[in-house]
Amino acid sequence: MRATIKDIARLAGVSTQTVSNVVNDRPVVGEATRRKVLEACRALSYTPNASARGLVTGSRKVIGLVVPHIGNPAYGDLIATLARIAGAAGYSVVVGDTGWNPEPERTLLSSLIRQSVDGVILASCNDHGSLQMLRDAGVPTVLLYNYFDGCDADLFRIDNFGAFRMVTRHLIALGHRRIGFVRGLMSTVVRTREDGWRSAMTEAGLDVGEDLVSVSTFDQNGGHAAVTALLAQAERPTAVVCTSDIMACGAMDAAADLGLDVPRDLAVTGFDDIFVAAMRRVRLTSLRYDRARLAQQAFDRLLQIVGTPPGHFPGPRQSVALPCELVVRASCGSPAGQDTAATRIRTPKEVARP
Amino acid sequence: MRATIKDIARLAGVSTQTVSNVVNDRPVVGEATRRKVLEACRALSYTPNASARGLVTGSRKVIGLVVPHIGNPAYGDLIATLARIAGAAGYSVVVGDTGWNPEPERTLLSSLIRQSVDGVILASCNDHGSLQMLRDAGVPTVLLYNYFDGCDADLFRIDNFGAFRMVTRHLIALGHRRIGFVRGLMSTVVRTREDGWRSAMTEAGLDVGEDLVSVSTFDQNGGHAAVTALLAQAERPTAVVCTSDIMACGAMDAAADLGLDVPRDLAVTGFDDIFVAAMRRVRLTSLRYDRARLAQQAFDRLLQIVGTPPGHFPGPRQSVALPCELVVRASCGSPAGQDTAATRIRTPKEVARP
DNA sequence: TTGAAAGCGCTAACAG
DNA sequence: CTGTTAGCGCTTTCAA
Repeated sequence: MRATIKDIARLAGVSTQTVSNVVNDRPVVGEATRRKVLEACRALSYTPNASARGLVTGSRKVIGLVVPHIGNPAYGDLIATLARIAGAAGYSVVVGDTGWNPEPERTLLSSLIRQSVDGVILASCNDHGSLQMLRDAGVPTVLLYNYFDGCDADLFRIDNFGAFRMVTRHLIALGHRRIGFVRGLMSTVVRTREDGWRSAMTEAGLDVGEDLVSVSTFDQNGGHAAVTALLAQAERPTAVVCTSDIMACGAMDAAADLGLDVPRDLAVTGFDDIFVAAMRRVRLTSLRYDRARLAQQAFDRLLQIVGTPPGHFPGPRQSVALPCELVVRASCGSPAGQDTAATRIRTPKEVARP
Repeated sequence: MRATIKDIARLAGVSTQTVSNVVNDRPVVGEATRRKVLEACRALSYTPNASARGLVTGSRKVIGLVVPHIGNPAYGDLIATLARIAGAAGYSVVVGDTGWNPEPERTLLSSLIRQSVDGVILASCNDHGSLQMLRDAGVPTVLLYNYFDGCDADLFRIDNFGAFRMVTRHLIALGHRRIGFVRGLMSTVVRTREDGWRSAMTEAGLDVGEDLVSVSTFDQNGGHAAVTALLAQAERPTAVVCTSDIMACGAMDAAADLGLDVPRDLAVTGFDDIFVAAMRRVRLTSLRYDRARLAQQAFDRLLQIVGTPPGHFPGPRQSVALPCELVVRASCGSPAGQDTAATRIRTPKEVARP
């Protein structure tokens, strides 16, 4: 059996309280006693029981992080960053992968609630139900990336509209007239991105018919399927804007499978700027944002809420939309993208409404 | 404040024990009582306190998973799979990213120990110290992928030697004579892979001088740097075997930056068969294995140990080496890799010594 | 500066 | 089938 605080107290000849004080680095213990206790801890290889501590303090020092697809390096990087940040603050991170589906999300959340996590960073939330579950359970929550219409939670996201308007405008400036929009299943984020695409298209007087929008799953296979469908039309688009880099990877493959050259026959753009996009063989034009910063902001805010006693005011609700940078590479056919070095184009600076 | 079992008991007019029985689905409660209790739970949106339960039962229903690099899709997929498997068994997964460094690993492990996780799956262990920490703390542990010489823990790994001998043999059969080996920092796994490469080379009477081995970090940048160094030699290798796909991605970039064509001027192979390898633009020859299976086996064994009362025998130590499949694509210059469909070559079947 | 006592919310063992 | 009692290991009063 594992040693308890009592065992240490007995061995060191002090009370359990003193042991607790030493273990928690409370500066109220004499140096000699302190040394004795530490010695006893080492001898019995004592580890405090997290459940017992959590029971008293009311905090488990664990947060949940729910993402749609861990295998996507964009989310992988996010998890790594968040785990590091949280770790530095003494928190562990429990992860869950929803695969973009609502049912696994509910299952995951109820599991996190059952685990009594201190808070949740929800990066895969597309409807009210999930958020409501957390609220009912009284679990502090912040939303990351994904959200839904009329959601009134703290939110840390990308400027989706601006980003997709920017990339679409760029393609239009390059002379494209039929520009497809490739997206995953509908959500507020996806719709906002589509709005950005549509905004750029209509301001240029271009067609935004439904035949230019292709829907599929949010991974390579989805991108492949969506673009294959798009290219099966009589009047093919000459460019496609994809809602993620991994969809764009599938899109490039789809073009290749049809014997089309990217960018000559089809310009392709992505989103997230994962490492694959920068590969010389790929050279995918993408949209970049500061993932680490977004993660940091979301975590800071979560901690702020977690640290607020119930009934008190945890400060004003935060809603941040981080700007994107257009990283122009060869896949969009821009002259600027032909060099080895990518060209960057920035959006207006960060939008934060308190 | 959150409702407790007592609140429910009072509201439902039963004892706390009955509430506990209902909440834990113990089939010893009358239907009427059961219904009343459930009703009260809903009314007060009751969630059991995991710390309190954990304190009594001695289990937090959490396992730790420590990997070297979450941003690598190979590990991302692993995490997703493991999170799903563990979730189905009622366990949450706390993740940590070591970045291949020993110090973060120690920090992470001590954090997991402090959190009193039920067990740890350690996929980034390269020395005895880390394992010893967990042992001292009495935390059940299984090793995944990475291990060290003379390690006596349960181990679920790849047949590294066979895999790298196989891919090297393949390159030799294609006529290559100078074949470089690109690896991350030294570890037992890396050394075993190098042994596989060396075995194939020496059996063919080929040079295995140190100038053919290039060392760097385990990511794209590392692959780029290592291959750039390799290609700076007077007598350039005509092929490089990389120890991961993301290193191989960097390797391909390095070749491109030097104006070399892959595979004409340099054949490149990777390991893990991540989605990038299959991209038409990339077509990276790689080594594939059943990640999901490895994850399942590791988790099953961990659960077996966790479920064994202290002092009892948790069954024989397991040591599994899963075989790899060579996935031949264009990057190695094999005629078989020129089609769109990849060719697969298998290694001898699974090696398991109990 | 240290010790004693109470109790966090729950489950296990028993008694009814 | 249900209620009572005890106690998990720790922190938090409060006294000494």
